[in-house]
Amino acid sequence: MPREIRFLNTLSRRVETLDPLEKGHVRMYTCGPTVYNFPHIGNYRTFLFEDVLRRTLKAFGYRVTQVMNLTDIDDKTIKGAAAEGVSLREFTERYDAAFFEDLDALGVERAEHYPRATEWIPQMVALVQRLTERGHAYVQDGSTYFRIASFPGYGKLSGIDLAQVRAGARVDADEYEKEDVRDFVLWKASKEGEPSWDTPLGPGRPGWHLECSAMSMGLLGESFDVHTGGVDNIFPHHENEIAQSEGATGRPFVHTWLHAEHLFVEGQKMAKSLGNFYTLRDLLEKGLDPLAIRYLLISVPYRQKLNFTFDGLHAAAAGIERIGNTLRRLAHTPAATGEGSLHASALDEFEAEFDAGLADDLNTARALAALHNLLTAVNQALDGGGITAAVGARLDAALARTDAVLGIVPTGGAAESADAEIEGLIAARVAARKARDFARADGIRKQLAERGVVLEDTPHGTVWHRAK
RNA sequence: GGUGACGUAGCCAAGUGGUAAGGCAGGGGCCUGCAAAGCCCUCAUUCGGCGGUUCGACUCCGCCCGUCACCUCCA
Repeated sequence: MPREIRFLNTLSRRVETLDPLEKGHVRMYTCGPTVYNFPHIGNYRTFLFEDVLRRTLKAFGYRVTQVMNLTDIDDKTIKGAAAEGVSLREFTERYDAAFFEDLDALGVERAEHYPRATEWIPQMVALVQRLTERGHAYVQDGSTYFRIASFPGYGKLSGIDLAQVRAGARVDADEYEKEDVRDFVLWKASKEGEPSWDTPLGPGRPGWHLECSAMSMGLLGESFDVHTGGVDNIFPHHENEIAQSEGATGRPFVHTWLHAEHLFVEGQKMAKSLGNFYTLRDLLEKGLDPLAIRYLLISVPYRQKLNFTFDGLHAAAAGIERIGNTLRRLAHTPAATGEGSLHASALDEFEAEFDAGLADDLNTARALAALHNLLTAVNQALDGGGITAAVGARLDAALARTDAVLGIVPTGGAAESADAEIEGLIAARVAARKARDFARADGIRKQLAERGVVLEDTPHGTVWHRAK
C-alpha cells in the first residue's frame, strides 16, 4: 500500500489526496525543454521539482511512469537552425545532449520516456483529424485551428474568462483569418524556408500545444494522473492541451495539475538585460557545486517563488557540508558497545516528520528541517555515548532513503581514496604530536592544507578529507 | 482593466485558531597543544499597517500599504 500524499491541484484549486487511476501506479507528464539553447536555472527549478516529485512517489511505494517531452520543432528551434545554417536536427541535438549533461550534473533521475516532437508527427496529425471529425477544428488558408467556441470547458484550468481576452490585441499577422481571434493553431501551413511535413492536413508543421497532447496520451493513455510545468504554462499552453485532448477523446485528460512557481535572482526577474541570467553552465564555470545548486533549488517548496542569491547558495553549500561532516564522523566512529546515545525513537521521529512534510504537497522545507534535526541528534550522540550497530544500521538506511528522495547527501564525505603519500605525512605528524613537536606537526598540517587536504584530530585518530 | 499569489529575525524559510520549526550569518562558551569538526547558550514579547470576530489570531473577516505573476514567446 503506497503512502498517502496530498497536492494542491491547480485544476480544482483544492488540496487533494493523490488517487491514481491504476492503483499504486502514477502516470505523469512533465513539460520539458525546448532544445534551442542552454536551459537556465529557472528551468531547472521546475525540473528539480519534478525530480523530487518522482523520487518521493517512488519512496512512498508508487510505481512511476514519467514522460518528459523535448520540443525540437517550434519558432525558436527553426530560427536557431536557420541562423546557423544547419539542419533542425543538427541544431537541436546539440542542446538535447547538453540538457542531459545538465540533468546528470544536478543528479536528476531519468524519466521513463523523452519523446521528441518531430518523431510524433503522425500521432499529432491523427489527433487533429479526430478534432476535425468532432467539429472542434477547421481549416483556414492551409492551417488548422482549434475552435474554442466548440469547447465549453475552455478556461477551467486557468480560470480565464474568454470575454475578457481582448480581441485583436495580440494576434499574429499570419493568423488573422481565424473564425475567432482566440482560436489557436493546431497545424501551421508550411511557409517558405521552414521545415514542413506532407500530411493529410496538408504541408506544414505542428502548432505549439499539439505535441504535448499527442505524446502524453500516446505514452500514458487518454486519461492520466499528473501533469506538471511552470506556472507560466497554465495559460495558454495547458489550457489548450486540455481543450485539444478532451475535445478529441471526450474523456477527462489529466486529474492533477501541478505548477512550479518562478525563480528570481537577487530579488529580480531573471533577464539578460539585468545581467542576472544564469544557465547551469554559467554557475558551474564559476566553480559552484552542483549539489549546492540542487539543494538551494529544492529547499523552497515548489509553489513558492524562489529567490536565487549567492548568499543563499553559500547557505546551501554549508548545509551540504554539514551533512557530509556528520557522515564522516559517523564513518570514523566505532559503534557503541553499550546502549549508545541515539535512540530508535529519534529515527522514528525523523521518518515521520520527513514523510509528513513531503506528503503535504511536497513540502521540502519541512523535510529538510527534519533532516537537520536528525543530524543534530546524531552529532549529540557522537559526542556522547555513541551509536550502537543496530541503531547505526537503521540510521544508514534512513539516510540512504533521504538521499533517494532529495539527492543531496554528498558522496565521498567519509571514505577518500587511499593516498600513500598523504597517509605517510599524517603518520609523521602523529609521531610529531606524540613527541609534542607541535611546530613540526603544524608544519605538516599546513603543507597538507596547501594541497587541499583538511585534517581532523578525533578521539579515534586523525582523519582527513579534501577541502570543498 | 480582469484573474491570482505573496509580505514571518541580517538572509533563506516552516507554521495557518492555542501562544513563533529548521538552515545560513553573528555573539558567547565547551572540547582541542593549537586547529578542524561537533556540542551548548544566545539571536522575532513578535509575524507589512489599521480595525473587527474570538476566552485566545501570525493563523479567520474587512480595509489599507507594498511586492509579484498570468491575460496567447516564456520553466
